[in-house]
Amino acid sequence: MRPTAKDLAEAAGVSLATIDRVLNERPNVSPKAAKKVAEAIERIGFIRNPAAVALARNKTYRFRFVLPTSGDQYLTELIARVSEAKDVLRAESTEVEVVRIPMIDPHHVAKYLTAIDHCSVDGVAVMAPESPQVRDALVRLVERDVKVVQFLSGQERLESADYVGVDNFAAGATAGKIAGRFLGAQAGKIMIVAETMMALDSIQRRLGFDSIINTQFPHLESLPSLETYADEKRADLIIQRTLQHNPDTVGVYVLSSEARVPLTAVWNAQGSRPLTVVAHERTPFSEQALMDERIDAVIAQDPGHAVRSALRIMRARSDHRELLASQERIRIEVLLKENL
Amino acid sequence: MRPTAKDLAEAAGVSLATIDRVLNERPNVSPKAAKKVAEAIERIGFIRNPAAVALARNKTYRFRFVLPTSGDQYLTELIARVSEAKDVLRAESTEVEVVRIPMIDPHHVAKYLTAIDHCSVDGVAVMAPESPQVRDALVRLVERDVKVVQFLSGQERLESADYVGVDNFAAGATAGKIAGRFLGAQAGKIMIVAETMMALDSIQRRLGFDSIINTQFPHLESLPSLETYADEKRADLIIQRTLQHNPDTVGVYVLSSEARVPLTAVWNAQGSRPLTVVAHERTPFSEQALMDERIDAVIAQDPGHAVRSALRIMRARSDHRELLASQERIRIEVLLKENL
DNA sequence: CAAGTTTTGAGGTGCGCACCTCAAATTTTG
DNA sequence: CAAAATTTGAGGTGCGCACCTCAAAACTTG
Repeated sequence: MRPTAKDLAEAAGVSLATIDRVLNERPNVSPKAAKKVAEAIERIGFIRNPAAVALARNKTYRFRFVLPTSGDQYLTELIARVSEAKDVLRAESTEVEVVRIPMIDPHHVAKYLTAIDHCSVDGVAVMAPESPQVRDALVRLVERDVKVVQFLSGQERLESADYVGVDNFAAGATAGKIAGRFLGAQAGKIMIVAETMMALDSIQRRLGFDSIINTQFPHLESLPSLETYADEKRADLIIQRTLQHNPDTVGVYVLSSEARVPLTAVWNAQGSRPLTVVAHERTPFSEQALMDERIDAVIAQDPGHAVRSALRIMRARSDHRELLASQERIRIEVLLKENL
Repeated sequence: MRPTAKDLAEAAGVSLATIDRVLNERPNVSPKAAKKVAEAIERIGFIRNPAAVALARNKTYRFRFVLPTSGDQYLTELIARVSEAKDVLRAESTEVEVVRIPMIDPHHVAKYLTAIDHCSVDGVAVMAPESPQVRDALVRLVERDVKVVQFLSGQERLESADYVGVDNFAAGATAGKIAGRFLGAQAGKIMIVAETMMALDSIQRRLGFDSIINTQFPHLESLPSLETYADEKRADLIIQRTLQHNPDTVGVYVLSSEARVPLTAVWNAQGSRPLTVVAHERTPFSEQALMDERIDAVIAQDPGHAVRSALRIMRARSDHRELLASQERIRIEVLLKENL
């Protein structure tokens, strides 16, 4: 039979009340008693019954995803995955909500985050671009004992918060390797398109991409990054112009999570030239384009996994539990038509 | 406040005892009462508290992984992942054990499986090659109400059991696509090596691989499958002979989970010819070889994910719970040096 | 309609722990 | 050494449900 707290009290030679004080880190425990309990825990192999803990605490966990208002298919997918998790977690007294706020103005984001307190929310997963104000706001959130997860976003990583997402330099390097190897002996230029190069993740992907192209594929050349600002007309214009000026373009790399606008522009402008195309993130658009062989490879991070991981992390932090690190690492996936 | 069973009883106009009978599918419930309860559940949004259920049931779950005695690094990795999960699950009254049995003799495997009963084990995850005896034994296990998971193995899929693992045809196709695209314009032959072609997964991978090579890369030719039987000397011999007879070999595809023996043989025999190499599964060996650029790509399925998925499935089946299908699909991963 | 069968309700117990109170024992301090 | 502060123990309650018993009520059958 598995030892209970009562057994532990007996083994440690203290009362149940003291066991309770030790296990729940309550005040007024002498070092001597704490040591006796710790030893007894080791000796009899005591493990708290999580079900009993959850039942007795009878606590409701409240977690919040803070996502941008802007965004296309990838964001939609993310929100769908959150809804899915919400249904599952309802059984476990865990409320999950999504709040979308405009990320253009860092002050506004910071203000929103600052208004959150420990009473209304246990944990927040934030997807916001890098800015000192937002970073400060996150640090202050942590100080107010709200569990913070930096979620799939191009911010400086905080020490005091968890990060969920891939290493974007490595993701860019992976894209570079795929593009380079798929192009084989073909020489020429690679067009690089992003929504904006303000985001840290775009910068890191670009750096990773270039690091591979420059060292391993010297016959290829990455063009300067084009920025669409998620504007279709602007995308059409600058992409068409770039393709005209660079008739020796052999490939396209879309840095952003949303590839629909830039790639539609590319296909409008490309004429009949076959280009090797690498993009990021699995969306209905990129999936279809892979099937149609208009995209050669997609570098992706599983949004479902990311959402569940963020929730597991916030939950574990709330309970002061350890978590299985290997389960929380988000993989850089390479998607082809064949392994969708 | 979240509704409890008591609230449900009130809402349905029945007693707690009847609620209990309905929720736990006990006998002696009139259709009328069952309907009243079902409606009330919908109406007030009742959800059983899993923590309370677990506590009240106070059940210990016993799951078993049945793995081959033979095997190299991938099997070691799998077992390590099981141990990891074991530690985590101990808190949740779940015992996990690994049993390794020789898979050469299907009768022996079947006999072992037949000896398992519902009293000693709640669920079994079996990694065994295809054979009618084993299949029968699995079916009978299911009939005895043991939850069965077909685990990463080349068996015919049972309807009555769950399967954890990738679609091996698609995995082979992915390998084919990567090999074909990485070879680019190069023409020549691809050597294909397996431990044995008796296993269904090897056959399916081969079919998937060929389907891509034959249709999309007509300048490449897959050689007949070599079988090493996990024997180093035999591997050295047949691989050397094949490379001599086929001086126009440009690539190697290792079908099996364990690539160490065949690839060591290839590198012993290859001279200075640079070959494009695609293998399966991430192991210390394949990881190092990717880093050293002696393997170009590895097609993998995450063993940690597979183990956790099998455990989640067995647990959910034991509790008659639904599970989140999207979380249980094992991805066909493409590993390069850059996204390790 | 009586005897049998099925269905229902009332009530209790226990799962393992968190959280609370209050008094007693022990240690610290002036 | 007395007063104050700290530490400890005993005991209780409740979390939401499973599982059990027994009697009462509601149906079914001949």
